[in-house]
Amino acid sequence: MGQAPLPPSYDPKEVEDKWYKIWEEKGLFEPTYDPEKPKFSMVIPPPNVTGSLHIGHALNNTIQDVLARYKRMDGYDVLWVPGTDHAGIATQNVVERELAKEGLTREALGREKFLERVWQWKETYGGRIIAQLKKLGASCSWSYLRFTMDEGLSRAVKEVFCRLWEEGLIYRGDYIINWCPRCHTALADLEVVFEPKAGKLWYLKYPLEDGSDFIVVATTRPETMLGDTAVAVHPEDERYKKFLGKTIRLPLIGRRIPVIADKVVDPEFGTGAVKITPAHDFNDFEIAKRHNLPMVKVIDESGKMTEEAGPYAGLDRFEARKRVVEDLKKEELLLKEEDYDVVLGHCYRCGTVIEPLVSKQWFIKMKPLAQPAIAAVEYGFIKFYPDSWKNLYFDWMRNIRDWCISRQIWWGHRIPVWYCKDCGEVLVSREETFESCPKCGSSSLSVEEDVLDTWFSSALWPFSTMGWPEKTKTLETFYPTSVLVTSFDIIFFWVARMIMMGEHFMGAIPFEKVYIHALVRDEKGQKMSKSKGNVIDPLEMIEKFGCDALRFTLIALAAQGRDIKLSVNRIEGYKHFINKIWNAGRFVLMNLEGLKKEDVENLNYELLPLFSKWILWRLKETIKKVREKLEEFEFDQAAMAIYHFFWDEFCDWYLEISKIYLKNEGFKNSTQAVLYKVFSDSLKLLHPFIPFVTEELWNHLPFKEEEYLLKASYPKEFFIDFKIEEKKLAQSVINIITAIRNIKSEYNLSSKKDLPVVCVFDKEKIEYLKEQIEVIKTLSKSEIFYLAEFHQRKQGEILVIIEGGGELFIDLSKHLDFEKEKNRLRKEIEKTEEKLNIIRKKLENKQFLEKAPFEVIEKEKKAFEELKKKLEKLKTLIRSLENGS
RNA sequence: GGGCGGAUAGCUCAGGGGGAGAGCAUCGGCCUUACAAGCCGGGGGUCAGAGGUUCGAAUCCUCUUCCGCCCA
Repeated sequence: MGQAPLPPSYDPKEVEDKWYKIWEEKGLFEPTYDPEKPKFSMVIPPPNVTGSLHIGHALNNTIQDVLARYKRMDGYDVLWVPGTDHAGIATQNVVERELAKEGLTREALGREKFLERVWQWKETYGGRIIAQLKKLGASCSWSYLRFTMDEGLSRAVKEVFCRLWEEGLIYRGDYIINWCPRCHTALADLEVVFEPKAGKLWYLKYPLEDGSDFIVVATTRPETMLGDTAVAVHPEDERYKKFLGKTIRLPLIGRRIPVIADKVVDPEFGTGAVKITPAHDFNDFEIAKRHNLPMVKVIDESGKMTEEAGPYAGLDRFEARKRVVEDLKKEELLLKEEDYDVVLGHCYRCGTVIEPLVSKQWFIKMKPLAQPAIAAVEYGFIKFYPDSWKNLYFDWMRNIRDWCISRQIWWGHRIPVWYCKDCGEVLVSREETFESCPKCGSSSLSVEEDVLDTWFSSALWPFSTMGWPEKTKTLETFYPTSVLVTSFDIIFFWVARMIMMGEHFMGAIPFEKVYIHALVRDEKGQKMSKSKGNVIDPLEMIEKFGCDALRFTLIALAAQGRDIKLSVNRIEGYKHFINKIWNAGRFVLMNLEGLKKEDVENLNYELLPLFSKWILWRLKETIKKVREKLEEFEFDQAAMAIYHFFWDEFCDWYLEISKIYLKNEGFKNSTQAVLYKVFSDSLKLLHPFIPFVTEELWNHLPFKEEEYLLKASYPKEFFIDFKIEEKKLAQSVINIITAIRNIKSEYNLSSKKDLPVVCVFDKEKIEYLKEQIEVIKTLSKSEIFYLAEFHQRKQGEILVIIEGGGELFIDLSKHLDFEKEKNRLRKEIEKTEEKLNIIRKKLENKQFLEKAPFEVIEKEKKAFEELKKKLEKLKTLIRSLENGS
């Protein structure tokens, strides 16, 4: 045995940074544009530029990296476009918080200076998440790094806006939208998070103008009554028919408002009569449009009451609520209040309660864009994995509403619009500025202040990052991308919008497959969040267990369609696997002395000893399975297949057996070659999952096909003729060894004990088993081993029946404990009888014999016979023990 | 209210009509020259409940209970 070239345990810290730097410097992540190669491309879901790598990013990017590395090794020209998102509101908030520390506000600073600060911030901290992706081992094509506010991408944004405007798909108007009074901006429907909260339902008395009667309305927001412009009831509600057409005098404020009928009013809710506040409620807004009701805005953009609210003007909306309730009480117009759960919308960025407001905003008409995008999935041009997600997609797309794209913040893509102050013309242009109005010649122009929703630029990501609207070689070569890897919570925000924009502007889908992975939760199944303190920080995990351990854990847990419940424990467990690989590597490397490249290349499988053929056969099967599972995005299964092969079959069986073969001069060279082949192929198979330890070990291999494992070819299924008889023989050997180990363990015997064993098999099998005696003896640590066709049990011997035929007589005379042995046998008999009964019932069932397939019946019959024989033998044995022999 | 998914070993989860699986945890024995981050062996489950289809159901169907998510 040679000198150990490696330390006995793997230290990831030294290795990881070293290899990443080399890979990157050598440009191994970059596409080559080699026309001979098939293409594989992905765009990264761009993390927020303010972000820090969390466990969700780690999963998302590990999966992409597995695909990128697998495809690259498998001969594809791979482009994986990385980048970050400018994350309008989030980033603005971060920088505002920084300003606040200096006692500044963005308003005090002014728009231009503020934007300078944001860019400064981006330059300083924006690279953080990129560095963290590198820590994770992500093999992104870094020369393609993009940012959604880059010049090129901004140009794409402007182009898309202008074209949509020219096509009449963008419009501007006064509509009710979700408004965040803290962020001071409109939000899209999707950006509102609904949460139930304990609230109250107030019953208010609204007197008729003539004082003859009153209507009681129920509301959860009494302060909005100041903006009521009608009371509505269901047209068929008998209780209120007499009120229709009458006029109500609104309490506190005295406005005269009509009683109207509309079918959307639910007669079951409250009193069946509802107040209508068109400026502050989505349903009321719709009703108001139908009935031509005026809109009275009583709450402003800061959440304060407006002049329209009369005596309440200037109050905060929640303070106003209290005052309105008090005042109504004083006037005895408050009938009652009861507890009621309300569902409140909150800003997804800051958590403030959303105020629905009527305001002037920009919208995209979604229906025409949605149609082709629905078709693309319906016709299977785009496939979702798992397939079931497409239902969610269809559901949303078929009920899609217009998208509010304007935001009243400063950080983002400025809407390219100017207004003529003289003639009112709206000018939409790709140009930087206008000197004068092209319609009336006026030079008095104002510029649109709003910016676009961040998701507007994200929707263009797959083609804007490749240079669109230019016709670039990148687009030509790599668009559409092959796969999009993302999580289900942004199917609407992002996936659907990319499909729409891709179809519309490229005339082609942006990606062929969408792999939707799970959300990572904590071990209790809760969403990780800083406030709960249950966050598992991937960088901390990398520091503690190594990157490969983290990656393998995430992949092993990434079953389709399930949330991932992650615990630190699991990561530690897989760290052991990484170390196992390291040590198997040590063993292999210590035993390659004298092996030449040709020995591996010219290895003749026919001449190999049984277990060398066996492990090659297992390798072949594993390669097949890993490839299949990777193609189906069943990453967990791919990972588990190779885990079991490597640990249970290669390490636990073959490495141990190879120690015997290596001592045999006749087998030595071929065994070294098999060790080399199996180990190096395993490294290749594993590399996409755990790139660092595999690259490091690869580096220590002599005569490798490629300098870097990253560039080596992914193993392909190969031919090996391993016959059924050989498989059975190998299995028998394994069964014999296990049986002997088992007995030793049950009798608490030291594994070093010399146990004489007689092995009884039929004549044919004995011939083959003879060659395996050395293996059986060594692995089961039985010193004396006889093979026989028949054996009369001697006193002190116990019988073990081997599954698949064969019996072992193990001499325990020095250690035999009659009671223990009888117990063992009784248990065995009980188990056997149970099994036998189940099969007997089946075989006695005529229907079964008539209808079950032939193979099943044969199998059962065979099992029945075997079990019967086994039972007889066990019973004979226990009788003789009871007789004291 | 509508929809989707889930319930399998102590924990976390695979499996998906024909002998209940893995990892971790646990228990017992081993410091066997690759690895104690290891090796060898064991125990542990009416596959949520009820009904149905079937020769045969953990697996397919229906209902119930509980849990999670999405939409309104």
